[in-house]
Amino acid sequence: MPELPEVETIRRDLVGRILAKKITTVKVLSAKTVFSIPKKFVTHLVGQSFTGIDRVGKLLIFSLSDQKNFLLVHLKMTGQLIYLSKQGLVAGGHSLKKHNIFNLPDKSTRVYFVFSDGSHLFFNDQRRFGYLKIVEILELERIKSKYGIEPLSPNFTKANFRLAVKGRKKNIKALLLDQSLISGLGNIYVDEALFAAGIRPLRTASSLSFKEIDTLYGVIEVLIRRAIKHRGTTFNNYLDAQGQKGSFALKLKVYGRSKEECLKCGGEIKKVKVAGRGTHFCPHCQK
DNA sequence: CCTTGTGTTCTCCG
DNA sequence: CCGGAGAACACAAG
Repeated sequence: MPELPEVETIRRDLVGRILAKKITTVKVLSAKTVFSIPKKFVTHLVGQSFTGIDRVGKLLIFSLSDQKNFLLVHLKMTGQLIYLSKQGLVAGGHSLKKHNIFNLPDKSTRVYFVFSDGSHLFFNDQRRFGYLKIVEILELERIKSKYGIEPLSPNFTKANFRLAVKGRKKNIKALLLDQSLISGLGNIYVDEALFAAGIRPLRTASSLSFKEIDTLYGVIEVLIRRAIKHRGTTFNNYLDAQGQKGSFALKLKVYGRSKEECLKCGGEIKKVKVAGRGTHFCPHCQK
């Protein structure tokens, strides 16, 4: 379940490892994952290099050296991008893939890239919700325009956050999950932010006082930065670009802790369904 | 049956 | 009747 902190961790890892390397081979093992005839997808990429990696919300945007096309990668629920250097690939003394420490490619590998220095980038996705897509600048701008304010950007101001929340009738959990209003938060960080702010998930956005909105604004910023420092949350499936787990799961206060003791008051953490999602909260600490 | 991110579709309200 | 908001559904696979 990669959300903003996990996707950002992957982005930072990859920037230092794959930029400017020539793409020599692209293998598509699952046509559905690339939305097109695999051959067409491959010819867009082979011979080029990635010149930059950006992120909007949970979407990764790889710029291509043709200065025309972009590769979009969405991990959805179980997607992983794992980089292996030539050394990593041949760990164990064998010269072929399948002998690296991660045994990649494996049955969840949907696409992989080979670079001119022998390194590989694997896109693994157990549930096949994730995708890779080539787009031109116009389509990229259309997609980017659908995203709301980004918690790590200069646009994420108290005033803009108030504007996003103000006067909305839907509950605050659904609002925080809405990528067109605030981008990058998913189920885990929304539950954690609402606990930190002491606000119940079912409260309608319009019922929040300015003080509560400002508190929420503050805790989101801190939470996201802390989670990135810990290289994200591995609850089930998430791995960073080095194939490692993030450690922020150890810091979660409500997510995945239903029926356990609240770390603040000792009461019982409850789990209900809100906005169609499993929702964890403390009835005593959250009003 | 449960899990979740997002695009689409449906419904409601003014 | 239009537009926007919000809710519900579809998707996948363990």
